[in-house]
Amino acid sequence: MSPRRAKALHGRVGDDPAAALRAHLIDAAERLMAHVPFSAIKTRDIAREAEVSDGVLYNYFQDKNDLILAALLARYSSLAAQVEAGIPTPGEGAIEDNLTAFATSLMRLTGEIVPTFAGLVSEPALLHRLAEGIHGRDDSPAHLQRRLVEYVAAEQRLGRISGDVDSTAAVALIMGACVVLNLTTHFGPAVDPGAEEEQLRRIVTTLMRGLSSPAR
Amino acid sequence: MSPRRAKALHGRVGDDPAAALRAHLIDAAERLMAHVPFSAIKTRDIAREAEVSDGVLYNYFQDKNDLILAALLARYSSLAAQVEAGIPTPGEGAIEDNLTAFATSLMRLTGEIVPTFAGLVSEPALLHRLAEGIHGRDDSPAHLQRRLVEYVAAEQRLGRISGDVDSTAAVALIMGACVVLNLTTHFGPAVDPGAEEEQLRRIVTTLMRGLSSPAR
Amino acid sequence: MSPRRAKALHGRVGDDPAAALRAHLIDAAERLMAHVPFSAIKTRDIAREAEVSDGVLYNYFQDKNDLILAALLARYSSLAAQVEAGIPTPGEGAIEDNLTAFATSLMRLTGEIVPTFAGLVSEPALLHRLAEGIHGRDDSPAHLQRRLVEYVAAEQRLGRISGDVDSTAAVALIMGACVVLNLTTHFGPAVDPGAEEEQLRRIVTTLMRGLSSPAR
Amino acid sequence: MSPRRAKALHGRVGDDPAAALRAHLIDAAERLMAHVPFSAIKTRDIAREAEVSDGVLYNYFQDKNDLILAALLARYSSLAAQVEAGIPTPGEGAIEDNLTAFATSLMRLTGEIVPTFAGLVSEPALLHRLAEGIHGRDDSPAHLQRRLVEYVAAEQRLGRISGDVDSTAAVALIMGACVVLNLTTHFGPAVDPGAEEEQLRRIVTTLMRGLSSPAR
DNA sequence: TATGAATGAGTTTTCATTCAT
DNA sequence: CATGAATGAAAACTCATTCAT
Repeated sequence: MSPRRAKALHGRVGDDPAAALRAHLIDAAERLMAHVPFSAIKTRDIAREAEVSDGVLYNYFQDKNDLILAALLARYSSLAAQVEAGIPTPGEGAIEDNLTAFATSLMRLTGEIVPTFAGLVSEPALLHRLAEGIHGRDDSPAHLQRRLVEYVAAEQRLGRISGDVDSTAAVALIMGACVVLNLTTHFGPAVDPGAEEEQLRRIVTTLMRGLSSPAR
Repeated sequence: MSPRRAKALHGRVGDDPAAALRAHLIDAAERLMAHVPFSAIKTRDIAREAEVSDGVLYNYFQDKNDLILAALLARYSSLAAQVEAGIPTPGEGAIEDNLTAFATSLMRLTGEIVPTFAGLVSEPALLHRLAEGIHGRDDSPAHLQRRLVEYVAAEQRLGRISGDVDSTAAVALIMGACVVLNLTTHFGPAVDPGAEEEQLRRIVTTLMRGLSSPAR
Repeated sequence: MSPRRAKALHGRVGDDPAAALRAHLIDAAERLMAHVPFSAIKTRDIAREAEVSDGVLYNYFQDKNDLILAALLARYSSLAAQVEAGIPTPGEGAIEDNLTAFATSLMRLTGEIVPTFAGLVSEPALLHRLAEGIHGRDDSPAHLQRRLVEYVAAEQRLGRISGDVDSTAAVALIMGACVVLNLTTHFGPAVDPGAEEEQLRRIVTTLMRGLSSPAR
Repeated sequence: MSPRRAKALHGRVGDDPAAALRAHLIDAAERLMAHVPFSAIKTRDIAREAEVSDGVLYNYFQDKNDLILAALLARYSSLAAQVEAGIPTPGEGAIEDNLTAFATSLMRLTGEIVPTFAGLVSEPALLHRLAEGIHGRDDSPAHLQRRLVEYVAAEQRLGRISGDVDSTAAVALIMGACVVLNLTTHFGPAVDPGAEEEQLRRIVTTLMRGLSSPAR
């Protein structure tokens, strides 16, 4: 007489049914996060979304925050993978096109990242645990940044980007522009996506040329 | 003849005691915002901080959100003034020094802006009212951005920045770098302030030179 | 240096300024009662209506209930006077007309009495004090009833109403019909006033004739 | 498999435990209404009376008013059934006895109806919803009144009540007398029940005979 | 171990009453 | 005494967490 399995798993069986339900709950929470900031998600919402009873949560997680944290990590992983996928391959395509494409992808992601993680500022404990959870992984923000820095450095070695450039600084400039553009869009009136990409292209072009007067 | 005055004002006298307590409450809320994101602030916390009873709030504001909004606006004003003060004067000093100084000031402010306003993503109604309250003022974000764009354009007219440069894009790059550096700092381990300024200087230098290989 | 007089009295002077303000407050409360059930009247409403400050109330009354009670009594007096005015004069006019006119007047008053006094059921203490306050006065309900009984008895002595009739019972029948008709009106859909009077006339006629089959 | 059941149900089992607790809460509210007018009943009182925690209410009702409304309807049903049971059968017994018995029963009920429903005058929204809830049911006040009118009409057809009589008016007279007698009793000093019935008999007798002087 | 109803601490808001001026 | 702002005790409602079944 084995213990009952949650109906919601719909027969999905694995080596570890417990782990399966755990993952199922994380999935449900993650799905909700795409549309609602986590502070507005109720435990009951998660249970409903998972087609599971209110109480199960506490068989697999310490408390609500524990589940939220796991879902936040999962969401982070998914988004980080998409960011990583956007990193260009050195030597291929035009630099400006590469950076614009990357920036466009990053910008789209920012639109999902901000609503999902903004609420963390009101939960320092959760923020800390999330940071700890991400730290040292091969998709940590630091790691992603490093990957992009490597791309720039590689292009420098190929002579396609000036050797004088501080690659770390260059990366900060690119990423920052995306964030600011996104915030502007979020805060101000709606903008059509085409215009966004155009703006990004102009930003990248500006970055490529530099501000210095040639006459200097 | 006059009704009693709140003890918490400690005898501070003004022409309008009502306005004084109103301001006192906004101050208290603002003070709490520096440490706790507004969504975590309870009406009772504000009353305690203001050394005033639970009910006073409702003598001066429609409801909690009204007070929060007022405090948010006050906080915004104070921060916007500091941003504006950091905008350089065209023609004076070295461009790189000017931009680095501005970026440093902006970065410090971002550290206060983010925790204060991040919670707004989960309160669209409040965000909307705040945006309305700020819109059209002479310290709106759009206005500040325009002021900085004008600075860049003025330097272009003086020949100190290349005339080819898209000034709007340049501004986005500068502001974005601050935000990203700030987030990195916030999310990752603590960094000493000196290192921060150094990083900003390198970012500005990078922006000045541009990424393009001169040999291209 | 005599104590200040409330502005709201507008120079109305009497032998006893204190009594004047007391009466002024009662007036204000009474005015509000005409439109709002007393349980929904706030002390501040009364003060506003009286153009007087919130606190004065407590210089003339024990508490809110004390003032409400006084206003309730005043309102009762006013309504009782109107009821009394409707009592017919024996020997004049047709009996049916007299009773119909009285019933019509009483019914109109019921429309004011019910909203004003209904709330008393949730305040047994207040109800008790009101009853005590009215008891023994020459406009108590019992007294009014007696006055009407006397009218019926007088008509009996004049031979215009059957001597067999129990005058007390007759009065209960007349008054009751008004109340029921009023409740029906209150609870059900709106009825035009003309129809009301017509119904009252039919009720009175029925009462005059009696239900008994003449063949009895 | 099943969740726990409220202790307060004391093991009472039914097909639908949810419906059982819902009814249990309505019962508790109804019980309180017998002693306290609903506007003075707090959600906590109901929870205490039901031996249940503060929050359960919201598992079965939208809000407090929803529960109050359900209890009011339940109370109404119970009272209406008693009124209906008191309606005499045409042709049986003496008319006067029938009407006196009915009036006695109605009077006892009025003593419960008034305290329960009087508070509705200060809650028009609740009154409206209650009226809607009762409207069209086969125990609505209008229906009950019609039933009594039919009784009178039936007796008229049997020749036991004068054919000239307006049956609707007659019913208003009977019901009204009960209400007035009840109010008198409520407002004035306590009266012994025997005296009440005696008064009712005299009222009915008066109504039967009519007021008109036979000599007219 | 899943269920989902019960629990009850915590939050905003109202308003009679007090009291410094 | 009048003033009218300050006070703080309720009261309705939410929702993470528990626990009998």
